[in-house]
Amino acid sequence: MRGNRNLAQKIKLSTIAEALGLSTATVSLALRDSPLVADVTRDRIKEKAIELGYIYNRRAASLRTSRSGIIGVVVHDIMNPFYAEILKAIETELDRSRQTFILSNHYDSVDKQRNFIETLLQLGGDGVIMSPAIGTPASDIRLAEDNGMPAILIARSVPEIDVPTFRGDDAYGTALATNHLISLGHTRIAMIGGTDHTSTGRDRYAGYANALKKAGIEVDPALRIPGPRTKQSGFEAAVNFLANPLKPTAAVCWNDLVAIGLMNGIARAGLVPGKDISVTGYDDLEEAAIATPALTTVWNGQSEVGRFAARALLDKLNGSSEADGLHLIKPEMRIRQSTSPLNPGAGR
Amino acid sequence: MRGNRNLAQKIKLSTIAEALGLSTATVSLALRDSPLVADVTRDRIKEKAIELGYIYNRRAASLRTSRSGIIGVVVHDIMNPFYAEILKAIETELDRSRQTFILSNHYDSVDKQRNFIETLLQLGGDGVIMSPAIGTPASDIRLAEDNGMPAILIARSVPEIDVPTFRGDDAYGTALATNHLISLGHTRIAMIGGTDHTSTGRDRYAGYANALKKAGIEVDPALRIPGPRTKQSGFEAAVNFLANPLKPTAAVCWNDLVAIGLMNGIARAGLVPGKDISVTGYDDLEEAAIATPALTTVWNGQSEVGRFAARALLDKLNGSSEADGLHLIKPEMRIRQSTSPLNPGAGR
DNA sequence: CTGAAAGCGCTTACAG
DNA sequence: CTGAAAGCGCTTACAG
Repeated sequence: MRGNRNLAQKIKLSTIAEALGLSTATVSLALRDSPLVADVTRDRIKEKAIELGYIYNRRAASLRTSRSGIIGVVVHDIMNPFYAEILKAIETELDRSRQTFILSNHYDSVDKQRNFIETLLQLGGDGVIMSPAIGTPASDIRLAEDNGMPAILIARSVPEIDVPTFRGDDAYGTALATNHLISLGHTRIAMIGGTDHTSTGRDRYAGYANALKKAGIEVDPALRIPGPRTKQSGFEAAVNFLANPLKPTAAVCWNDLVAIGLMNGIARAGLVPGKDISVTGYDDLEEAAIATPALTTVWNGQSEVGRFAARALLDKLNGSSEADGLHLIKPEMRIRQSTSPLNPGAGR
Repeated sequence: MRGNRNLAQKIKLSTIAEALGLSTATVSLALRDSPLVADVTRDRIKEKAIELGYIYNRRAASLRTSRSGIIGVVVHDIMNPFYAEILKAIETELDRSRQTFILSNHYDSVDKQRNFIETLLQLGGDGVIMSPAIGTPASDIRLAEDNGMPAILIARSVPEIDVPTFRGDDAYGTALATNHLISLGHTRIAMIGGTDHTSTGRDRYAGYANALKKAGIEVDPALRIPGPRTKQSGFEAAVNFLANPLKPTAAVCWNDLVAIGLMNGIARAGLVPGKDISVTGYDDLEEAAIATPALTTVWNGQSEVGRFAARALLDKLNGSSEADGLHLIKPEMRIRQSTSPLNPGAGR
C-alpha cells in the first residue's frame, strides 16, 4: 500500500487524523512517541502512518520549531584524503544523533564559502563545521554565529575568532620530522610544499626552520620549494628538487600526498626514495603505510579533529559551551622506510 | 549594521515591509526580481534587506512552493577517488543551476541508503542521484519516484528499474585490458578484485573471461582473487597472487586502487611491476598517470557519468524526461608503463 | 489522555 | 504597480 503513484493527494498529519477520527495534535505527539498519548492510540496511529506511506515534512516542522537537524560541513576539498578522514569521523559522530549533514567544498574561494554559509542559514542549519578558506574574514564566521548558527573551526584558525577550533600543533609536528632527519645525519634538508597564506603553512615552515637553527644548521631559502599540496604537484616538484645545486639529501614534505608524489618523481628519475633520498610526510594518511617505500610521517590526528569538532558542536547545540578557543592536537612521529641514515659515501 | 547579536527579533519579510510601509507580497516579489514591481521600489527594498541583514527563509518558501532546491547524492564512499571524480562533475553541473546538494555515503548498507532517501523526502528534496548499494530493492527507488522525487542511477543498475542510468560498459572495458595483455604475449592472466554481488562485478569478470576464451586461453578459476576493491586490499592480495602455483605473469585488476596497491605489494616483494609482472587498472583515476610505474588502465568516464547524470536530473526537473533507461559510456584503453611484453626468458 | 486554534515565514491567486 | 488574505504542514501552549 506504500507510495501513491499519482500524487493526487499528499498524505499529511491531517490525513491520518481524519482517517482515525483524531486530531492532528494527537497524531503529531504520537509519531514522536510522546508519553502524553495512550499506547493503544499511538500504535493505531503508527500503523496507519505506515499503511498510508506518510512522509514527515521536516520543513513544516522546522518552520515551527526553528530547529532543522541540519549541520553543514565545508572544507577545502572533500576529495583530499586528509579532509576525507576528518569527514569520516564527523559523519560517524553526527550519525549517532541523527543529524543530516550537508557537505561542500570551497576550494579556498571565500565567496563560495560565504555562499554556503548563507544557504545553510536559509535552510535553518543548526550549526556549521568549517575548515576556513584562505583569507576568510572574521565577519563571515560572525554572520553564522550572529544568526544563531554556531560555528566550529577545524584544521585552520581565523584571526580574531574565538570559536572552538581543533587542529594539530603544526610547528611541533614539522620540528619532529626535521629532528628525525637531523638525527639520521642529514644537514641539507629541503622543505617541499605549503603556502605562507595559511596559519598552517607558516607554522609548518617555522617548525622546520627552528629545528634546523636549534641544531646549528643554516636555514637556506634556496632549499624551500613552496606551493605543492597535492600528489601531482609533489611529483612535478621532484625535478626541481633533484636539480637543486645544494644537493639536498632529504625532504620534509608539506603532507603525505606531496611526499608520495615526490617519491614517485624521485623513483621515476632512477633514484631510490628512502635510500638515496630520505623523505618525510605529514598527516599519516591510511595510504602512507602502504606506499613504496612505506612513508615516514607525522600523525596529525584527523579522526580526533573530526570527532572533537562534531562533539563540540553537539555540545553547543545542547547548551553546554565550554570548549571555546584553540585546541591543539599533539602530533606524533611514525617512522617507516622512507628515511634512512645519511650515507656519506653514496653522494649524488 | 548586519547581524543581530541578540536574536531578539528575527528579520523577516514583514520586518522589511513594515519598515518601508509596503506589503509582504511586494517585498517578496521584489527580492525575486519580479517585473511586477517598480524599479525604484525594488531598489529600496533590496537596500533595506541588506541593511537589516535579512536572511531568506527557504523552509517557509519551500513549504509554500513545494520545491526546495535540494538535490541528494548518495554513493558507496565519497572518499573513494572513483566516486570523488564523479561527484566533482556533478557539483560543477549543479552549481550552475544554484542547487544545494546533500551528500551521503551508504557503504553498501541498504538501510543507510533508505534512511537517506527518507531524510531527503522529508526535506522536500527535488531529486536524487545515486550509485545504488549492493542489493538495493526496486521498491527503494520507487519510494523516491512515487513521492515525486525523481532518481538517477550512476555506476550501477538496479533490476526492474528503468530510470536514467549512466555507467561504463564494464564487460567491454575489461575485455580491452585483457586483450591488451594477450597481445603482449601473456597467457597466465589473473583477475584481482571485485565481487559477483554487483552488476559491475559480474560484467567485469565476464569481459575478462570472454576475452580469454576468444583467444583460446582456458579460464582457470584458480587465477581469480575476488574481493579487493581498495588500495589496502590490493596491497594485501599481492602475497596470494605471487604465491599462486600457476605463476601468473599479469593481472587484470578490478580498479586502479587495487592495481596500485598490488604494484606496491609486488615491489615490496622485490619484483618490478611493469617488468616482471604486468598490471592493468580500471577507471583511469588522476593518480594512475603518476603511479610508479605509470599505470596502464581503462578510462571509465567518471566526469562524463557525473555530468550526464546531473544534466538528466535537471532536465527531468524542468519537465523534459527523455533520458530514461541505460546509457553506457564506452571505455578506452590508456597504455602506460605497468604492462610490457612477456619475456619468456625471465621466468619466476 | 485528546482537541481547537494560533502561528512559524513565506508565495500566490485575486482585487483594485 | 501594490495590498489583503489564504494556505503550505507542522507543533505548541492552552483547555477540558
